[in-house]
Amino acid sequence: MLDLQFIRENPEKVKAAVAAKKQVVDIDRVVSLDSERRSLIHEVEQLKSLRNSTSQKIAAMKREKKDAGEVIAEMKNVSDNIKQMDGRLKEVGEELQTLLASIPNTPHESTPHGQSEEDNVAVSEWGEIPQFDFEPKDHLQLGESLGLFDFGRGAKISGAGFPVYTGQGALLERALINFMLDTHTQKNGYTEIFPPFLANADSHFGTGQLPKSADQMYYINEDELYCVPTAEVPVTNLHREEILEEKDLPVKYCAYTACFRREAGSYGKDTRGFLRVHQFNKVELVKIVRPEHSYEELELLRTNAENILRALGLRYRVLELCDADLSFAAAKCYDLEAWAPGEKQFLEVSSCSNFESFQARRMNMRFRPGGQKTEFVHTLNGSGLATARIFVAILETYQTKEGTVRIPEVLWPYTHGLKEISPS
RNA sequence: GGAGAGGUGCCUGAGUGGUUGAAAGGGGCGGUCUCGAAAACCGUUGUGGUCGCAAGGCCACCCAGGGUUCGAAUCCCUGCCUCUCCGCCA
Repeated sequence: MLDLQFIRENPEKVKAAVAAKKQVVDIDRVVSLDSERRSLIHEVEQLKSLRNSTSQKIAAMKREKKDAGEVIAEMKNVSDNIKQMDGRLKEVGEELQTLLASIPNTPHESTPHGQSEEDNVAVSEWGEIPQFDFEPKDHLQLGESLGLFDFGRGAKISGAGFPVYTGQGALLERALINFMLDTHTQKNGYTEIFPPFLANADSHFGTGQLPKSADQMYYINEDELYCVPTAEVPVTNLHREEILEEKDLPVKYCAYTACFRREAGSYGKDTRGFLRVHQFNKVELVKIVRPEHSYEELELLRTNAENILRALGLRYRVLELCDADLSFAAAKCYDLEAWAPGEKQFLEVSSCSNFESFQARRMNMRFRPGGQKTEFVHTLNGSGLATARIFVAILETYQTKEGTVRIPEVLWPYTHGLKEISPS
């Protein structure tokens, strides 16, 4: 959500920002609704003021046993008018809110301008390109021969895109999750959260998934709950409608959740194996910070995520998303992409974003700088990391000529000393 | 799932439909006293909208949304949440 006053004073800037994100919102309509709303408020509040003062007179007359019948009849008219105007005001307010909620966040000035994901800017690259003296297999071939997962049975149980991890595959997945959580809590100062995996509409509105991405989420009609597409939703909403203590900032949380995505409309694109599935695991980092620190916090967040890739010894690159590829709620975003030698492509394993006050406004999350007037906080989040694709990168990077997979050393404490996965 | 009780300010807790934005106590903040502290005493202490250069005015908010009424924290309806009991259950 953008600040209405900012829109009122800078309609052209907002229009440019909306266009840069390839979205369409009628900003002129927002401005005119805003002005209509304010004049209605002015009018109806004058009537309410009259009603309040007259009500007191009526009370006084009754106390003095005078007849107030005439005044009451008059006030009945005033009240009817108020009711009518309140109705109109509500309509205008709702249309304004709906439009306001559909305006994407404004890209930060440092965000590169572009037309599509083609224009994302490569920031850095880390790690050696893995070399093989044999033709590397892809993760599906490896996983199948090693018995690490079972897509066929997953499809039987749930449907396509619901993988089942089996045996050492399940162990490796769990090891990854635990390694990441431990790293972020023990070394990077994040507090672990284990949130609900189902969240309500208000929560999804708060972080910006609703209303725009409703068709991308699993929805449970009977209980009006959505399966979370990312831990960002429940974790950021921990402090929805709250005024945070200044001394508690920055708030740093990490959380594991399964993530559920319908991926409607994306059939045929990156659908092989784990590349795009309906349910995957992710450890998410969430920060709630003072506005003036959010961009340095973004760099720190990105470093925290990058260090997981480094510890795992995976080659990766960092992209700075251009405005056209930026998500609805983000002002700036880095993507981390791990190299998958079998797939011969980079896989997005993390998105680190600064939402500035966009989410905070939607969920009314504030703090009180210097004990003075409340101010919206800035929120950030980043995957640290998404395991499904990391799993792919590990299998493909650490495969051997013999068809086994070496496990990165940092995971050994989590695999009960298992250092290599071989056919069982 | 069934039966009951309840949701008031930072907290506890009053509140007969008509100067109640809300008693009282606690807490916080400021001050007096003190070498300092405690105690005591005095003062102060919500959020948002709207108009205004400002001072300030006005409006709204006692879980949320509707309704009744000239007037609602107070009456009615719906929803949400909390607690107690029963049932079911990992």
